[in-house]
Amino acid sequence: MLDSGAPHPPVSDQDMSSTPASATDAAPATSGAGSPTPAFSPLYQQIKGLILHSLQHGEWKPGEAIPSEIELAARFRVSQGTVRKAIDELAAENLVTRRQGKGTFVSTHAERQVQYRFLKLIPDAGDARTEGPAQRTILECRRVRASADVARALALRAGDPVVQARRVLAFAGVPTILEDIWLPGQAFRGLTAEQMAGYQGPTYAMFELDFGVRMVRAEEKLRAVLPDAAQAEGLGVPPGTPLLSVERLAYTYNDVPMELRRGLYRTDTHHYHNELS
Amino acid sequence: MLDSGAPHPPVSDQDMSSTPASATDAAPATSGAGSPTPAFSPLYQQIKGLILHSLQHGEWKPGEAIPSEIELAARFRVSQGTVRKAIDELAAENLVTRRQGKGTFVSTHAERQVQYRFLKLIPDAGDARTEGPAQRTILECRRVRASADVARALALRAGDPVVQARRVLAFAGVPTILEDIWLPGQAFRGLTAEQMAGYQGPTYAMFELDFGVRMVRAEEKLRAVLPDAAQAEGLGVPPGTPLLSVERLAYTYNDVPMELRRGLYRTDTHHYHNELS
DNA sequence: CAGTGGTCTAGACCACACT
DNA sequence: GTGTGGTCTAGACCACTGC
Repeated sequence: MLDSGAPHPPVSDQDMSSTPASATDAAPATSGAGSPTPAFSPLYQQIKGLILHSLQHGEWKPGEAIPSEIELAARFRVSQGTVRKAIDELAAENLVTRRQGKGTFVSTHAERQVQYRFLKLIPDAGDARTEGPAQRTILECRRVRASADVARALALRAGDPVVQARRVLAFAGVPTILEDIWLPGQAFRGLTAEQMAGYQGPTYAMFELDFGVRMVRAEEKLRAVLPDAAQAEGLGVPPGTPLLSVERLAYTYNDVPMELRRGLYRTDTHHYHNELS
Repeated sequence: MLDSGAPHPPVSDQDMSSTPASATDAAPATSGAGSPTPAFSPLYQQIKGLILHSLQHGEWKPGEAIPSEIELAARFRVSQGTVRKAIDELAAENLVTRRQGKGTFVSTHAERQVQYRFLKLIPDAGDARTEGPAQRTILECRRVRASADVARALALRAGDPVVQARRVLAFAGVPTILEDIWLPGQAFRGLTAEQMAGYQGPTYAMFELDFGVRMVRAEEKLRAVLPDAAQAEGLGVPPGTPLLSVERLAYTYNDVPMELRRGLYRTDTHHYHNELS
């Protein structure tokens, strides 16, 4: 549907003024099935949508190169500049990574560079790299039925199967993060505690490899809280120690929520870092 | 210095290949005074630098329109496309705002739209707009000498004069934020408590108007803490209530730090919201 | 060396906002 | 209508990577 036969006219250049534009069918996707607003959509946005479609249908896997700009321009019958602008936006959204001289690559959480793309907790002294990777302890991993609030967050129905995991992350031997993770049971059928513990590298990279689920963006809600007795024990802190509560909703393509996390962060040795602009 | 006589050659188009490039003086700013790396700098980056220079020297004031792309292209002797790319980056950094059909405007904190650009605290229920603007209570505003840590943050020397203010922000009548603000005494000479209390709208807008200081970006460090007795009283919460500690360093152009804030946020009715990608 | 992304130009036309 | 930013094209050349 999206391949050879490009869904838009080859853009009869130059003399557009004389032809009354392609008011025929197969309009450039700008008509939203009789939507009230004409909703003008630039060509490069449509191209972006087509690339996105290929991305989410796995035409290219994480870490792989997508076709060159020239190839894509030929496939979609548009100029290289238009493809470039489409890819520019995808790159700005971190869906794709450009590397001069080499190509454009599907983003992945398995890259060396930034170990934990979504983790904003930084050690007060030193660097995230100096303290090395986190030590994971899986306390629990089982299939349960979604509670009302978990279901709402993940766009499921209460009672639907979900995978729930609880774990502790330690840095330099110090337990620092205690978190619960909920995943849709459908997409994560067969996830085991061993899998969560055994994989080297970011958990999100394991999700990509083993389940084909790519987390693309996330939203977090932060609060200061006091832990209950069990939580304090899990982190090895005295009860009464204030902790940073971080609720994260992570999304795949098309804003589909695929993971809910509720974490408690120690902030006596680390802090949550954020950039505003 | 930056005006009529553009500091780069008019780009002798097409036949660049024959001429061995302008190896003369007045090089296109790409030579960093004998830097080890040739450090190639694209033209649009240089244009961006020139526009930035005009911006920080007040050639155009916040809220005003900068010259049109065509005008700037003529001034700098480059194509409109090159100016466009320069402005694109400035817009991406929120230094400038594009409005189709109208022009490109210098960003300001005084705009209607987003009341508090840097404040990420959101009411749990409803919208930031539903609860209206914050009620400010200035507890203190005086000139003091910078302590060691304040001086380090603001790139001053310990003992240098700074303005220190303490205030409470209330939403819907409920005190929610207690914060201390430190500003370089130099740039904020004459700032009074009345001024901080009386101005309608964001404090950063007042900084622009009255002191010509434009905050362009900021970094925050978040922690969960317990307030001391005075702090708890200031917010009207029981002692032992965990609070979100937010330390913010705000910068003007060129990464010059101009404000340090240490805030305590109540997170029982609000939460700190963050987007990751 | 060829191939890739990155820069730059020049020109045409479109969508939007004023007047 | 005029002027602004926004889109699209076509072609040339540059910088980087790897064969």
